[in-house]
Amino acid sequence: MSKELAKAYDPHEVEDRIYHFWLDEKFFHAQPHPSKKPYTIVIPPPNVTGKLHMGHALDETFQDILIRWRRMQGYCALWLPGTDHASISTEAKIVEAMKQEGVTKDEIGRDAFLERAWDWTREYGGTIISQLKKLGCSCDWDRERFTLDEGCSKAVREVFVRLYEKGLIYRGERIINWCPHCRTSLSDVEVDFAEKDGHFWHIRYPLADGSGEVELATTRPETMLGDTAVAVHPEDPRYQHLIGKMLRLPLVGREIPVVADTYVEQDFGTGVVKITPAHDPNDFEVGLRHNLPVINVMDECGVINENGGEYCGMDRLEARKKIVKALDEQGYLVRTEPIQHNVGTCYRCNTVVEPRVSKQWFVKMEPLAKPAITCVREGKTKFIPERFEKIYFNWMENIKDWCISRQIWWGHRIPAWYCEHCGEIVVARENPDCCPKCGGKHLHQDEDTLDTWFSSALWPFSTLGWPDQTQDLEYFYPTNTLVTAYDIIFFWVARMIFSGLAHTGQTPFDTVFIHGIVRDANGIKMSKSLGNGIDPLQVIDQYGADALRFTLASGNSPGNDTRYSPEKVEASRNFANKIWNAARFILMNLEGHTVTGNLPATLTMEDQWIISSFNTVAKEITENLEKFEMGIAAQKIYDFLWDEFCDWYIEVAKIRLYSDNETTAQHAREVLVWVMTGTLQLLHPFMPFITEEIWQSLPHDGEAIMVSKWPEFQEQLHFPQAEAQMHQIMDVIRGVRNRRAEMNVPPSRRANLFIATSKPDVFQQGTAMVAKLAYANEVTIGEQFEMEGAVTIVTNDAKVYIPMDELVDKKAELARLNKELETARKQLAQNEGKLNNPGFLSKAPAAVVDGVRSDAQTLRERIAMLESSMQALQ
RNA sequence: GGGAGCAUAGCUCAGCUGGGAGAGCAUCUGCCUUACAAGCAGAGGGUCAUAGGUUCGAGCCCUAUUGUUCCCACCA
Repeated sequence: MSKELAKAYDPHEVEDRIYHFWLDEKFFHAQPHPSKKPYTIVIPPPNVTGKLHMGHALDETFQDILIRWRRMQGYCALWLPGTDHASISTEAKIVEAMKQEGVTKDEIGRDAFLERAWDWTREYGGTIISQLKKLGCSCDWDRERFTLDEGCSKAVREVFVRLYEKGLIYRGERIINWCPHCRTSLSDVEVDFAEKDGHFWHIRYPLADGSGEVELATTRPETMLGDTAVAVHPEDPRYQHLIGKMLRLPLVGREIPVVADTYVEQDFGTGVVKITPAHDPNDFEVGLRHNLPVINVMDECGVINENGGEYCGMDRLEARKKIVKALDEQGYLVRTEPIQHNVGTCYRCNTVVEPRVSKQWFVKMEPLAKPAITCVREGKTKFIPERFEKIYFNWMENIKDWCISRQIWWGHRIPAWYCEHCGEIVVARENPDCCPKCGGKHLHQDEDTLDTWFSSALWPFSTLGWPDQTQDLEYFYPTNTLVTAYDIIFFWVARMIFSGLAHTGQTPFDTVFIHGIVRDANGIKMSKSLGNGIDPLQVIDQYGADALRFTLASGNSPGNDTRYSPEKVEASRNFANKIWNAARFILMNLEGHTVTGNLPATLTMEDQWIISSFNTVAKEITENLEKFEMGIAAQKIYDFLWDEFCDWYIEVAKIRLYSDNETTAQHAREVLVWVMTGTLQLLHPFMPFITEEIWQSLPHDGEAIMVSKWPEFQEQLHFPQAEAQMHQIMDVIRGVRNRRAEMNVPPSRRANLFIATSKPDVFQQGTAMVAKLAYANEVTIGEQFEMEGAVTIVTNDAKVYIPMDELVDKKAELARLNKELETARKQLAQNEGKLNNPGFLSKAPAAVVDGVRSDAQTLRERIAMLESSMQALQ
């Protein structure tokens, strides 16, 4: 980089080169190190065939910030990357692709299908990994894992067998959520509920003996084919006479009983409920209590089966129409009422799910949930923000058994075999070749695979070698921070916690950092179906990865959603450009000089001020990062770099750089390099590419900024006096600029300044600064001046005169001074009010009281100066 | 039905354990001042949703209300 380089920063050329440099130097690789403390993050594994979206970009940015920061702090920082096989959605994509070719799963069979799936994974997998690299993620790629790889599969099987042996995994006929499109069962968390328009069909069911009828209502009339009872509340006076009687099911003709169950709400509808144990979770429970038969009327595609009589072979919705029509024609339909109701849909394909009884594998949750609750209660795992713990507890405390079997092929096949001879179920770590009970040779493995989340639940330790006691596991586990959005607390975070506790005896991470989701400029959640998603790769291409990262990290607070807008990225891009130009300026001024980057022995007031200010910022940013306040940290470094360093210090440093005094010029160069270097370090976790690129061009020790030492607060670099003095001078400069702007004086028109102050020594040091930045010819410092017809500016510490007779409009000047005077008086009155308040004096902390007192004094002096100025004018 | 978040400048949002309201963008004015016009210097703009309360002191804590977003449960 040299001064010939473009005025504007161009990330294209820089980012790939820098990333390869880091890779080549193996800076991302973490090796257990006896003298270093580990800091570990495991990545929430994105879908292997997925593409990077803004949600990922946000999540990975936070993780990379934390990892890079801890690495610079000297931790052995491991960010463990990998991908998830995403059973349902990947399988759906492959099935869809096969459909284009006119082939179905069943036609090609399981083995051929899995071969295709692996080909698919090899072809489309890896895209997301290369996209993470584009974003600058400093993952240890040597440790990249996949939930279906050998190690993860071993862990999955070990966990399944262990839980089975403990009796925590069982197989049974239960009512589960079924997606007719994906043709698989779903767990409770995989069902999304959505308000949909529907109908409430009121139907008459006649008594079998012809002595009357009951009216009930349903939203799913087709399920009546599987009705095996009708229920009323046991205390409902309207229906006492019906309890125990038999009804004749319309269209079907089956006789079904009227049962009494407290599940029925008397006030809802007619107070009569049809009971379909095979297709409704509540009805299933009622059925169990009353020993009702379970008649399944739907197959895995949502088509009415042979139990549906004449409706057999019809799709559920088609059957619904026909049934309503038939009921109407036969006089059973009372009326049809339009309603809005919550309907469960598949979280992958949005198809309306059908509750359905089938044989599935379940994890018994209660014994696993207990320690997971305790763990968070005791603070062994903390959620940030804390309020998410409530959500977690609420779910864990009301947890139901977890349906883990899926009727799809892409995933970990359930390690259970059935003996065809004696019916024994064998659950084993190694594939058995004969039945341990009867010795029979004919075993067939369960056709189902496991819920994707079963393997991701093990991710924090399966990726480190578990169940083997590896050195990695020993060193890096438990991990430190888990970073994710609030929408997968149930799917993933909760399950990792109980799995970690159950299988490793330790919580998998000490902190769960929860962030929000990315919305579009209108506040709508970005989604594929809405098409309002913005491709992070396009943004990177247009503005650079640093700009995108900074955009996502700033203006964002823990747990809250964030809106994406191009304007924000532009602002970040401009910030990158600002840094680039500051660096360009410094480098230009280093040419022909040897600069060490160490602080000179003697520091001027402005040097002390910027160093001290940097020192404080470094401390604050470290504290912010410790509290996961990435947004605040980003804002602080932005303000420091732009407002303090560029707008003030660089401008002021020019005085020495362009002077004839080589010694002071050299001092300025050293301080510029020192502060710039430190600032780049603070910024590095947020904007890794540009900071590395500039750092490499500046005088530096070490190989790379990404492995340099994080700046720490140093007491000997704290100069409060210089900071205060500098602010006094800045006040004067701002005051003069302000007045000149109001009077439309162009910068080219220089004027003489007279500064009356009780602190002449301070302003003496600042004359050159005032002259340069307040466009003055000559600056004269004194205790007092007799000036007539001059513009006056009053600050807290000085009164400045600008003799510009011809520009002075006495009336306007008086009005302005009077306005300032009123403001000052108002403020003083407020302060004095406090100082006259005994409650304030006795209860407020001393520091606050002192502050108010000294403010009052400053205001009194300011008022005096303003009054004398007005008098002089009059 | 249960629970949570949010409500601050025209817009998007910060504001940590209570101690004189901030940023970016937008608007207006003036500047190509040899790092940067993706820039510089300045300006305007806020009853911090409403009503009470606690406190010497409330954007911040408490209560209620309104609006809004979301989560959980689920209405047959």
